Amino acid sequence: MKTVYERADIVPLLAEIFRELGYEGTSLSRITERIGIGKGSLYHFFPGGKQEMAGAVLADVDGWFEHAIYQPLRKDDAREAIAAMWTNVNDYFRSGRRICLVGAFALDETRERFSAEIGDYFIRWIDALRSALMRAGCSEGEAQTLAEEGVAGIQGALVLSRALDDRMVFTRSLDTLAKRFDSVMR
Amino acid sequence: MKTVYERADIVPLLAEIFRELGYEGTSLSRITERIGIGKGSLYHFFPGGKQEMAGAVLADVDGWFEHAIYQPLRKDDAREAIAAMWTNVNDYFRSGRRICLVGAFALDETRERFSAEIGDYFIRWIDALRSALMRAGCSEGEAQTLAEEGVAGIQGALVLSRALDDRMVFTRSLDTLAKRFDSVMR
DNA sequence: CAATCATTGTACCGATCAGTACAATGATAA
DNA sequence: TTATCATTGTACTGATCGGTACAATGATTG
Repeated sequence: MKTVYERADIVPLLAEIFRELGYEGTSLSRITERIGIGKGSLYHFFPGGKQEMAGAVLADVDGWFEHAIYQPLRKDDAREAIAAMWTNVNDYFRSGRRICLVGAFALDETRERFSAEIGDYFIRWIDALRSALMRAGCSEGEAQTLAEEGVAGIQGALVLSRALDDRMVFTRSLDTLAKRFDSVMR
Repeated sequence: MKTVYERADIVPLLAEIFRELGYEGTSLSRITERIGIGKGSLYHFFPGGKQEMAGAVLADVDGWFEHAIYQPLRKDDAREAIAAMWTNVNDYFRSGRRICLVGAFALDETRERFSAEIGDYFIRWIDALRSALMRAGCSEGEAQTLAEEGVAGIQGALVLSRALDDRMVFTRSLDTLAKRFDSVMR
């Protein structure tokens, strides 16, 4: 019996494991056990080992945000794109039950391995959000401050809702942030 | 030659290591190497091993916040205590170069080991902040929302400033939060 | 069919993991 | 002094770490 995987099938499964266990906490044995895949397959798709696996996951996450969040913020109707951001972010992070892998990597020494990818992810998020806010009528300084506040607020809401084990905290925080944005944009 | 340590001397050193490396990333060999202490001493003070070390660090952190942040928020002049919170938090987290150990533990499976301590730390922070906000004139609902926003904002600012490797982001975020609090409290 | 090649499971490697055992050291006090 | 006891460094344990080697399998192509 031989189940054939593709690299693209494995990346989302890896993402969930890295999310739950962190980079250091994710061991190859836990990967093989949870995915049901052997080391042979794993190193066939990711010759660079654990580092390449985490890198592929980061690239996948980045790609999702670029397509679903950043591009609409840069190109689409500003108010609609911002409104869509709140709902898409709430869905993506499963109302706070899922964490942000990039944010988690930023907190410990894993940051050193992926500092470029981590920095890029947040820079582009803030820039795209600032672009939308300016098109919605904010001044550049106001937009920059609000964009940082929004992205940081989302990250903090993830920490808080997990710490309190209460998904309502996340949804409520997003709602509060959305109201703040609305009040500034009018 | 024999350098005599006390448990109380070691805890802050352990805290810095757990902060940088995370729970899983902190190995006993890195502890002994960085502190310059042998395993004998380590297990003499912490017979419960790594778990007890991290627990002692969490208790130490919690004690500092209780004394320096929570109690003033509950007892002292509300506006002064909130103002002091921003400056003390900025100092404690070294303008974002230091992370919040409790927040970091909340993000990965380490949460399962210390869920009670982690939840307690944030619950008490939010409660103390809400108490101060209500004494400063906020309604209960307004105070609860703002307290959650403040604590989450601090955690998010830590993630963001580390991700961007820019300490100005942290100081600026605290400043923005402080201004928001001021505008609501008037 | 034969040949090729991607994919797989498993056995194995040296290094490091958390934790234990214990004798040596040094301070304290009778 | 001697006895006691906290503190220490070091050697060791079995388990697990990330990574490699490689033969077996199955699909594809000639």
